Amino acid sequence: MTSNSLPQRVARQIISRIVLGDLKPNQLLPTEEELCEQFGVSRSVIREAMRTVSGVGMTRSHQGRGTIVLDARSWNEFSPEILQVRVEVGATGEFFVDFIELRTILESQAASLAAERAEPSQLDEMRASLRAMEVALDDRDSFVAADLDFHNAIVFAAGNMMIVRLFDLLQPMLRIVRERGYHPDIDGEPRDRQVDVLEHRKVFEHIEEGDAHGAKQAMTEHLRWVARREIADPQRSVKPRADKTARER
Amino acid sequence: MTSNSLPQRVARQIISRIVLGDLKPNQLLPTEEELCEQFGVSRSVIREAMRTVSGVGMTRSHQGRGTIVLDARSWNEFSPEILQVRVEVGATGEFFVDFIELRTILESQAASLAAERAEPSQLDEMRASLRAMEVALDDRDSFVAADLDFHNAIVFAAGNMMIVRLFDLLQPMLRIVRERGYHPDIDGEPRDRQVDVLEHRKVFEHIEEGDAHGAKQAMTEHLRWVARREIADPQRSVKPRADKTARER
DNA sequence: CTGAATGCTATCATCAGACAACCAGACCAT
DNA sequence: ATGGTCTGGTTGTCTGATGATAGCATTCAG
Repeated sequence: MTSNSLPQRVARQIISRIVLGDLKPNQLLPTEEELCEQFGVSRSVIREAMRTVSGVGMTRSHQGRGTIVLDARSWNEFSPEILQVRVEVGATGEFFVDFIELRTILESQAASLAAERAEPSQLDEMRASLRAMEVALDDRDSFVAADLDFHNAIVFAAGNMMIVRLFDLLQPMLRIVRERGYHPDIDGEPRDRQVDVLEHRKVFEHIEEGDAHGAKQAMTEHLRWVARREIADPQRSVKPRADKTARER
Repeated sequence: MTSNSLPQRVARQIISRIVLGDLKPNQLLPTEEELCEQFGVSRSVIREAMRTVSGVGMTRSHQGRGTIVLDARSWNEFSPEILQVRVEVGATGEFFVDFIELRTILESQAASLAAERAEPSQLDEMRASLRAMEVALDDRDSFVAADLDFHNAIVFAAGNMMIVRLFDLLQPMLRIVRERGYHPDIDGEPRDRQVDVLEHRKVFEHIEEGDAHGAKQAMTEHLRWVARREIADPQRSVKPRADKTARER
């Protein structure tokens, strides 16, 4: 888990530097040769690492000129490489708020679609996950796993592979948020788990009845509660007007 | 456009082979040396290419054993590398249907949020794009560009950077679908563009008035129309029940 | 004959060095 | 001044070699 291949580790370090702003957009990276010295590896390793870094859209190399850091807009923020670094070192509160908002959009709609499209076997899966949650009320890890399974089953039952793929992409983030939360000290009470199960059950019942609107509503409610629990900063969870400079493109 | 770096091109070819099922999951790739011969390049090029391929989750290499193709579930379908190949060679009808469904979910919700959060300057951007569309009724390329700008402005005004990022990821697909469509012979009539502008204007007016629900509704309507136009296969645009084997994980 | 230790071979991982292609800026000739 | 040329630096690609590891065949003690 900790030790991937050498180029992989080097790539992570370089990505970290860029994410942390140690290397800023439009700035030239050190020469490949310099990087070799800095990391104590050969040039092939540096080149493979850079292939990863440029693969997530963070840099572009030009023969004869060097390698520059690209603008953050062109980074692929959903690549596991960047995600991992962000979660480890650079995740701000806004990151989590945005994340849960996106989740709500996707999952509430997925619940709605699932109500319309779910196959019996998929309903069975949801039932099984629910039961697993109830059984695991005292076992945090199993509970979280069953929880994730339930959400996954819903998304899958929505019958849109692209959404499933997208949700898979968010999975690492999901896991981290679920495990640590933004304020890790808050969650984890068995009493919360009771509520959790109840809310899941409500979502499931709507899906089972084919009540699209109700399912969507219930999922939205549930995630609102999740947001309160995981973020635990009421002022932030109601998102204020964005205060950003106009978008140029 | 056609000529990226050598490893990049090799990577695309290998990815194509995998996407097309020429190389199946759990199957061993040819040796690095064999790949060298096949593509007529040196081993460093192959290795850098493979770094890209494994970077999108399609393969995993094991020292002493070889490199195997991973199950499609672990591919990062939203990476530009795979997306490009898919759009070029492997895009099925279902792909487009799923795509437009995802778009509808994201954009209708984005329109709703934009109605609540859009800054005056962001409304100005939308206005500008609308005007640009009207001016470019006879210039297909400019029209499409302005169209995309409008949609981007809305997503941006929703004030959730993660959604913006996600939408950026979908951009290449958007462009391709817009340019070629699934049935490229259908769209492109200036009359259609008139309707297009009208629908965009309707969405905008709701956003301008801060009418979240209306904006969402209007965007959904608009995309329903887009779906009809681009996919042009009424039977498919109403998605039937999924007929897939249960999900194992 | 059985089974475990041993060595062999294929394969990826990494290193080291070289040359080619290309760019930017300095320099020079007209 | 303008344009061409040279030069040093950087990435792109090739080549050959060594290390590490897994799988398989061989060998040999019991």
